[in-house]
Amino acid sequence: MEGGQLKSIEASQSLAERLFVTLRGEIVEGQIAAGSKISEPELARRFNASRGSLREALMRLESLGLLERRVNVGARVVDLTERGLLDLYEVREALEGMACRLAAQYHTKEDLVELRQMLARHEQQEELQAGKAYFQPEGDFDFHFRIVQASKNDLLIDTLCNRLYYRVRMYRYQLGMASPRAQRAFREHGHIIEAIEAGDGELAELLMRRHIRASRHNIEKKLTTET
Amino acid sequence: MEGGQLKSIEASQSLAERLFVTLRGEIVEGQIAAGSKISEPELARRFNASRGSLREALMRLESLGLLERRVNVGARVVDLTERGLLDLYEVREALEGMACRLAAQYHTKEDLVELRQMLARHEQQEELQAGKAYFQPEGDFDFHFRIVQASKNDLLIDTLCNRLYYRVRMYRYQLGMASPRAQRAFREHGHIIEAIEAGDGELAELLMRRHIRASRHNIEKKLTTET
DNA sequence: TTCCGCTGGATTGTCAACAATTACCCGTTG
DNA sequence: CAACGGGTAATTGTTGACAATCCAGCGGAA
Repeated sequence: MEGGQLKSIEASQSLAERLFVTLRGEIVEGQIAAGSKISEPELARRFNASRGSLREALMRLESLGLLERRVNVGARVVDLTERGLLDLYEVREALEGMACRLAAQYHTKEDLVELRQMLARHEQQEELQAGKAYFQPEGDFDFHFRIVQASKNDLLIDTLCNRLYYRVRMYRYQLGMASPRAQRAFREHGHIIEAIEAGDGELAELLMRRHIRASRHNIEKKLTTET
Repeated sequence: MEGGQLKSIEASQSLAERLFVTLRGEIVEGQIAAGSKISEPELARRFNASRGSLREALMRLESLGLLERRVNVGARVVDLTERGLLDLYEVREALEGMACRLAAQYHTKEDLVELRQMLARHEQQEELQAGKAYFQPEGDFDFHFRIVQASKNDLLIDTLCNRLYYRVRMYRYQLGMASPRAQRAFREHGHIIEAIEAGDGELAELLMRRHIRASRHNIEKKLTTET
């Protein structure tokens, strides 16, 4: 139980905020195991913080869906279930599909420039790594992230980028869904950007939904063969 | 500034939870004005609670998207903007469309029974009121609520029923979008249920998305003519 | 042996006081 | 007269202590 390291988070903001960011990272990356119980006194001692500040961080984590709290019982890290992962993909299909439709309509020139630059970077990276690890790094996140930003719908952006994506990352880190769909996913990204550039919202939505559904089916297959 | 009434909320649970529910109601119904600043000491005095418990309630309200908090400045009730309302409808179109698709696939017999009973009740109500006020009461909420429940996707259910719907209700209460689409909306509800019963997820999604988009266009028109 | 109730320990919920930051008011100055 | 700066008051962030609740282990009775 080593001492907490929350110095490098940027010293500004409030203590509760820093605790929140630190704990979020540890939960996403599995340093705090999924399904494990959270002890408020223990964590408070570890970070040299009071229980009050820690509780504030815990409540934010609960609202992110990374913790479950029951009154007079305490908080537990959510556990990762096959069903939860598939549920997540269904919601993403709906929301990111809509994000694409809106992005095709409302994107700015800067959005397109950044999307194309990103795609170019990913292409280099892919050639280097021979289509092996496109999905693991944050590359895939970058793509989906940027698309959502281009939708210009603040509620959609908040829901996906500040809420669901942490859960997505948690599943990826811990269940480690390294996809064999690397090159294919890359090409699909390109087609989605083209549709957005052409202003064809209907096509952009369709392509994104297929893209996500393909990932989902891939995972489904993996899970059924493994178990 | 009358004394707080949080006695009738069910005395169980925790104090912070009761404060949360009470304040949520007052914000949704506009008794606490949209855009107004929240004073922690004042509210704490009003409910005879400590600031700590109140702050917990405020943070839950923030995670619901009903409050905005800035560090060392305080909390404000979100203000209702035309853009925010339209954003909300776009997200609902995506999510409830998916909910219908899933409901068509995973609904139970009990789901269908309840949906049909509800539709029957709404029909009576509509005949009584001569198609005037189908939308105002919670009737429309009941419908959308039950559909989402039938999707069996816990993340989707939580996102819509525990997060977005309070914002929807806030807009309805305060901007008072009494719809002239009463009978038409009612018929659309019927068609959606039929599609779900037939197990046609694609059609159910399509119909729900049209249904919500029609509401959205209706509001858009109203807003442009009024201003 | 198995089930039930009880007691001790620990954990969570709640509170009131302290420290740090911000907002407001007012006098000064260009 | 308007803009800037200092000082005070109020608000927020944080802490440690108190009260209520839950959990584990033990002992007794059927």
